[in-house]
Amino acid sequence: MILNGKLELENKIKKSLAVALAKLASEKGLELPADFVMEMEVPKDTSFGDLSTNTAMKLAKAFRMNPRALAEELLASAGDIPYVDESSVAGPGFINFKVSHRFLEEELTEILAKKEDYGTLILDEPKSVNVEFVSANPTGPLHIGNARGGAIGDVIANIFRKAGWNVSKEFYLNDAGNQVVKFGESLYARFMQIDDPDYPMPENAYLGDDIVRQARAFRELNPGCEKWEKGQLIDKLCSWALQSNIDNMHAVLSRYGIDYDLWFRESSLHEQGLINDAIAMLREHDAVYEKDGAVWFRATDFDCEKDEVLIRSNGIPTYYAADIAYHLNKLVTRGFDQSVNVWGADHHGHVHRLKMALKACGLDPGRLDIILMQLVHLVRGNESVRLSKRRGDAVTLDELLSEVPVDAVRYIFNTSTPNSHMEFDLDLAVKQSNDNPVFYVQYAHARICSILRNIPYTDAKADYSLLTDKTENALMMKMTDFSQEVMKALAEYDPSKITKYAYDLASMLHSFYNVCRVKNDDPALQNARLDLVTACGCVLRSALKILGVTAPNEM
RNA sequence: GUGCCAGUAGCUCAGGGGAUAGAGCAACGGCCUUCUAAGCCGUGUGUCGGAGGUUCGAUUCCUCUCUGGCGCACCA
Repeated sequence: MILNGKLELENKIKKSLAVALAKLASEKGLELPADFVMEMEVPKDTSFGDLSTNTAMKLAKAFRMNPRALAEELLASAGDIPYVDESSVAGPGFINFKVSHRFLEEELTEILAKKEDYGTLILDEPKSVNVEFVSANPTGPLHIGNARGGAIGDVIANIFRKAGWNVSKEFYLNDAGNQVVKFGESLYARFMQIDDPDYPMPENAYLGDDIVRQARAFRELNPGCEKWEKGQLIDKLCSWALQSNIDNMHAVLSRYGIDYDLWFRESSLHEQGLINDAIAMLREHDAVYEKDGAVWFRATDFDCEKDEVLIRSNGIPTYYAADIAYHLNKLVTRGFDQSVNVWGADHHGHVHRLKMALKACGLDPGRLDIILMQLVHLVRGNESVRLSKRRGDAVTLDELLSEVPVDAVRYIFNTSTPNSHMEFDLDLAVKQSNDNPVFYVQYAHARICSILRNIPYTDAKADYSLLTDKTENALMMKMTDFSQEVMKALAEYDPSKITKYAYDLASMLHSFYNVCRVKNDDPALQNARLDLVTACGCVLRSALKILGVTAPNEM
């Protein structure tokens, strides 16, 4: 893997220390603890230095020394460390490093050369990932609850791409099964109610207005259809309404900045017999049995609480069976190295048993990762808003986007980790969309563009050694963090790392702007600062691109 | 009953064994004859839900407990 930025620097420093440590250990006839991993971090108070390690404190016991003394010996043994100007022992035994300005100068050159590709990781062996998200039932419009999953999933996919993976974004359409039957019955009832207002709704019907509208629209589009035979009418009505919902989901997601590589239909699994194939595969591994007329998966053999039905006694496969077939299709047939799904936390019970079904088929369950996202608690002022598609009282994504700018919505949903519960106040979102932090970040970018419009480069050679103000150093240092933040966001499946990074970088640009003027009597300094803001613009654009947020040239 | 997620400033949230616990919003005071003031600089705020334990050191890890959200169907 090709690293760049501070990640690489940290590895260099760690390497120097590791050599020194090994030397020290052998001199003393000691062995390092097997589980020891050297850590490098940025000190909370940067006046201590640019980087810091707790190595001496961690190893004090093994070396039977006090941490500070060990730290001193370690530094003495390490001698000169590349790109480190000063190293010192502080506090209880931290070793602090001051990074040389040359590192920042070289990185600045690197950013200008690579532009938006700076921070992109290149894997030794290219790997592919399938990121599946939203995957809402096509029985109605997308609502705000789906918006969080959309924002998270899209950004996770972009993070994978930045981290060097081949990425495919996918939407799984549940266009089969019980809820589609209910959907059809609800449509039929609404259709019948056009002539007979007393026609009863089925149990657990979909009660949204959209169903009423669709029934009426279908009748207008198909003159004479009220005379069709009931089964045929429900079929046509249902598939027409499903397709219209799917088209609408396409449209609103596209408006939301999400374009999928594939919309995968659950019905295709049934049509192509893939569910039977999946069950056959489980059967080959002796993980299936029959009881009470149903086909069961021996889930209890795989650390699950109970066995699971794959095919009901009425012959219809369960959602679970279809999901197993779907994931075998991703990992075996299509051969993705990794499958990552964003699910609402209400599905968490399904995670383990799906992984175990894959394990039962002989696959490594680690190839499937599920990001569980806590559900959005939607409020309007003090009032709780329900998100039930069945009840039809959800606020749609379309409505949300007509009130709050796309950039603001995507940013908001990526400011906290998927794991945290989130309260989304509609009134507040509309009212506060003006002081949404996204504008702060975008403003930094617009500001850079404005500077570059107004101040021309001169012929003088830029002299980066003149970029010595602490705001300049902080800005450069932050830019070198980019690839590391991408890796952290990936490792933790946490897009909020990227929003926070973009915000911090913007903040440093603003601070720099207020302290240092780009326009300067010294042309070597002016050109250096032009390069600095150009580079910052590149990194900001890359970060915003990952977030799927626009980087405006002016505001 | 049992499993998962969370509880940090007035509000929304970061941090996740280490050096004085951080941002934004809200409040107050400064900074535009000079590259965008949607900005910058400064001021205040905390029983890190509670109780034990492990450790040189716990807001962070472990156990218990309280509160809130969500699961535990031949629904999806």
